[in-house]
Amino acid sequence: MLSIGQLSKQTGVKVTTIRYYEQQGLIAPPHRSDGNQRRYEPDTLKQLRFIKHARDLGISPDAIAQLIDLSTDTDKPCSAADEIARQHLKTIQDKIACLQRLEKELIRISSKCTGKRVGECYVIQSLSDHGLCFEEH
Amino acid sequence: MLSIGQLSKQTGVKVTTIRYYEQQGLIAPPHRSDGNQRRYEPDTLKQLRFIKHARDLGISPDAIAQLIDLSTDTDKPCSAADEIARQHLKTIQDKIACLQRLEKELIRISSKCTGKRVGECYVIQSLSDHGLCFEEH
DNA sequence: GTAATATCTATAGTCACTAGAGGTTGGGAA
DNA sequence: TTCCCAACCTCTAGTGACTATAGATATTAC
Repeated sequence: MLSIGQLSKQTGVKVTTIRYYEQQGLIAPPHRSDGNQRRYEPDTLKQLRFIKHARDLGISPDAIAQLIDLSTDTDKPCSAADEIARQHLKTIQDKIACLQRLEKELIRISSKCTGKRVGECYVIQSLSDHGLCFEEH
Repeated sequence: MLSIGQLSKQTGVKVTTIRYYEQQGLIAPPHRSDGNQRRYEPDTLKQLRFIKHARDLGISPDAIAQLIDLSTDTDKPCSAADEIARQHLKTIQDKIACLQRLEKELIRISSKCTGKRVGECYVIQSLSDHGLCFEEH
């Protein structure tokens, strides 16, 4: 049996966040000690690591709840789980592409700054005038 | 003189967001009509485009406020503005690097899915077991 | 003049947590 | 065994950057 603090240390998920996940239904309410403190089965470690890992990958709590639902019914086809992963992959790739465009523009902007006076500062000028951009965002 | 709706249409910033920016001090409170509706000078178009452009680049409202402060005093050296742009470039580049690692892992995860039963689903397995990862995140 | 649309303020909701107040419990040292 | 303090409890409010709603008033087109 683990206290919430031990669970927190061993998973890297903050105590308050663990309670939040319980409240949101991502993990089941655990047993309590005589003094009403949470006491977790070691299994919860695994569940919480699952959740943390998925969150680190940027998967939304909603999608994680779906995956948990799926994983409790081990006889269902896993194409739905795969679909969630693929969906997320697409989002990630879009994000990367977008950020790379921004990167390009920021490099352009800050490489042209002469560092003299704001009146002639390329950073502020180019942020004021969208037309200076090479591409849309 | 522009109404808030016209300003919104011409900049792509939502009406409610324009009022929010005013409340946050990003744009100055405009004159009002006899009936108390906001009436903007055409100049505000430029300011709001500046803000939108910077927000699209992911620059925080706080940083934008700093840039606006800078740009009102056109005799200051613009190195501070450049610093904000560079700082932001670094954040973007970190984000890109991180997302690319996630991308790699998601590709690995979802390419191994056999599509049979959840019990043997690689997506759920590998999300449960961080040890299957090739790299940390 | 009337009807439709736009605008006003003020308040509450969103997401995914995080922080704090004020009180109780658990476990090791004296 | 008693004490102490860190860890825990619940409940509420705060974060950031908006978004949405309600109910009232203004503007505009016909």
